[in-house]
Amino acid sequence: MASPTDSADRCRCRIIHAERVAGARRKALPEKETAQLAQVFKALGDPTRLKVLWALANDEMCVCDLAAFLELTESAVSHQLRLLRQLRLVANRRCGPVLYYRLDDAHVQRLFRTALEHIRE
Amino acid sequence: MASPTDSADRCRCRIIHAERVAGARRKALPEKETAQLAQVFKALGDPTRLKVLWALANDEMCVCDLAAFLELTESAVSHQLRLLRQLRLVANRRCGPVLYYRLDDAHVQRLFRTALEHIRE
DNA sequence: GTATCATCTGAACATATGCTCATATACACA
DNA sequence: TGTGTATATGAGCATATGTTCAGATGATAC
Repeated sequence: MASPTDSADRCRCRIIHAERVAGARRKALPEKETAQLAQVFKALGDPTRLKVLWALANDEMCVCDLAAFLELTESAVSHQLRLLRQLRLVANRRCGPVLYYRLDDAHVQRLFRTALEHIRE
Repeated sequence: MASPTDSADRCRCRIIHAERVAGARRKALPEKETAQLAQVFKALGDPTRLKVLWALANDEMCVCDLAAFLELTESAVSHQLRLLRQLRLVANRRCGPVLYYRLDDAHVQRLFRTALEHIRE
């Protein structure tokens, strides 16, 4: 099998439509933003994290609340919250020994609305 | 270790904040919609598929164009396009032996805009 | 200081995912 | 019909991911 980058062995379509490919390259997102975007969507692409964010869109919750709600260990929830924190999807406030988590901004809710429109129509 | 659902062995927070958990359960998305939502976001959460969708947001492209653009085999691209098709994120039109893919609706672009706002701010 | 609570972290494991290879299908034209 | 092109599909494999377990960290009350 030829290498994917070896244009000589590709289908004729490649040559005919080379301009289309060049256009896509010109307008492509920078690699870094592509990776960041993928990270955000991937974070939303897991049912557990999705439920966490959906719950936090309604009310702030602490780790053990979320664990009870999700019927998961607090450890599992904590791992997921770290990921969501790193992507600035959630933030927390400390109240004594308890950390209350909330959505960090309104973007998550907007993403939910748009994606729900898509699957419902 | 206690079962995650065994409330008696959970932290006191669980008892104090039981109302919060009950509220989250009441307002939770149906399981089916949660799964569909996660599938859509997961589809967007891979750099390859993200690049495909970003490219198609600009112009329709055939499989071999996308393979050349991504420097991947046509087989790999075809596998990903099938997933995107099943989620109605892309659609295609046939022109002789060539299938031209495009975005199926405007939701993907709106999701991109919102997520870009998030990572850029 | 010690004890306790809530949360966090790292390692390990089972499962899921994306790619490649080989093969099959669908279409166009002779 | 037969040949060539473009795309699709299924199996296999290496890597990534989500959860659990065990233990560590940080804050609070005594």
